[in-house]
Amino acid sequence: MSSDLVRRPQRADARRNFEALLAAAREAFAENGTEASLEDIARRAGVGIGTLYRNFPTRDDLFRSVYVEEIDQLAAVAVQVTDRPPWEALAIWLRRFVGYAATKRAIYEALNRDSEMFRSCREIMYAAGEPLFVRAQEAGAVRADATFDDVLRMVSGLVSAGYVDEAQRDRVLGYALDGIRG
Amino acid sequence: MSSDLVRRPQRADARRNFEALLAAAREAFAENGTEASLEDIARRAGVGIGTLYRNFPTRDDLFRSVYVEEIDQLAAVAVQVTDRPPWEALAIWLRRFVGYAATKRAIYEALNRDSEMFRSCREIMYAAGEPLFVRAQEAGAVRADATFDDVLRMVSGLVSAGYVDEAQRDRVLGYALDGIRG
DNA sequence: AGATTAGTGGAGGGGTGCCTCCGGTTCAAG
DNA sequence: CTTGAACCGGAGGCACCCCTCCACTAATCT
Repeated sequence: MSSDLVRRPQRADARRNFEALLAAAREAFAENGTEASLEDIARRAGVGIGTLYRNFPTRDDLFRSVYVEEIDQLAAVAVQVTDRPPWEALAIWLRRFVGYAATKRAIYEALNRDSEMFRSCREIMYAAGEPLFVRAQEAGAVRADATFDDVLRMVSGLVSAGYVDEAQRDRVLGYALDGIRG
Repeated sequence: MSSDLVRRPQRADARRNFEALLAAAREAFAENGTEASLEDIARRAGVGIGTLYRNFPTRDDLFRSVYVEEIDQLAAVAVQVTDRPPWEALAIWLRRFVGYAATKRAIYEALNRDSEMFRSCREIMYAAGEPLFVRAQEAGAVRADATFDDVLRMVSGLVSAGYVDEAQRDRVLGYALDGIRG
């Protein structure tokens, strides 16, 4: 499991700071996307900027630590739904995909930017979702001319748009999903 | 026509600079969204930052001058398609809407932010597109549970996502439009 | 050509962010 | 309790951006 990659420091105080930074970063990234100010993150965590840099030498290190977990959970969901009917399984996963996008902006950027970390996140997502998609498509539940990449980009675009309220977002997502049914 | 609101300076050199700034801004906004650096725009235009500020006291003034025209054209298209069948008219307009989003990021932001200018752009778009939508819906070509706002947000989200190529964007837009058919 | 002003541009003050470096602090092992 | 290693925090150098202000330049008028 990729979360193993998130190494925690040894000393008690160091560990505390590490966790605080992680929490602060989660917040900041959700609010401002990948571009959130590192100094702001350090401030939120009540920690010096130096401490941030020691734990996470690059912005990517920090981002990765924050999101690897959520992406992993997305992969876990994919496994859990395999016993559902093909279309339902895919729909559940896609809606979950949207749900995790409290990290919205970040995941949206992840699909489109190019970097070591983004690539690996993308790979995990694809590995998790594509089988569901293929199964649904083979069962005739998804139109034959669509690709998984199409669908993921479509959904990620929808997610990162702004809506009046949650209900509207759900409604719109519903239209789009109807559009890819076979 | 709102373009009348864009007053031009009188002196020949001033006029030249004004146009250069407009062109530079169009470029910069398309590349970096509404947040493009004003100093960069002045540089691109080969003009001092002071000149930029005299012509466009606020970022909004500049943005408005750049985009009002495109939005107006969108309104014009809405008029031109009124003699087509309801669904076709709407689809053409929506695809045109996407096309103008060379200004993508900007229009996307326009739907979601709040400011004097954004509001007025939004109003013009709604005034142009909503009648088409209502007509299509009354003709039964669009599902009854969708609103024009839903559709516009859906499309704008799709537009601002990243795609491998134009073909993919068109394909995805096609799925989404299928999803709102009645 | 000379006067008149509209128009110019960039220096400068204030702000924020990135990242490095290192003197000082604190944990925890003995 | 002592002490060395681990860890801390923020000052400081650099870069970029915003916006104002005003001495200067040159287009236009006569």
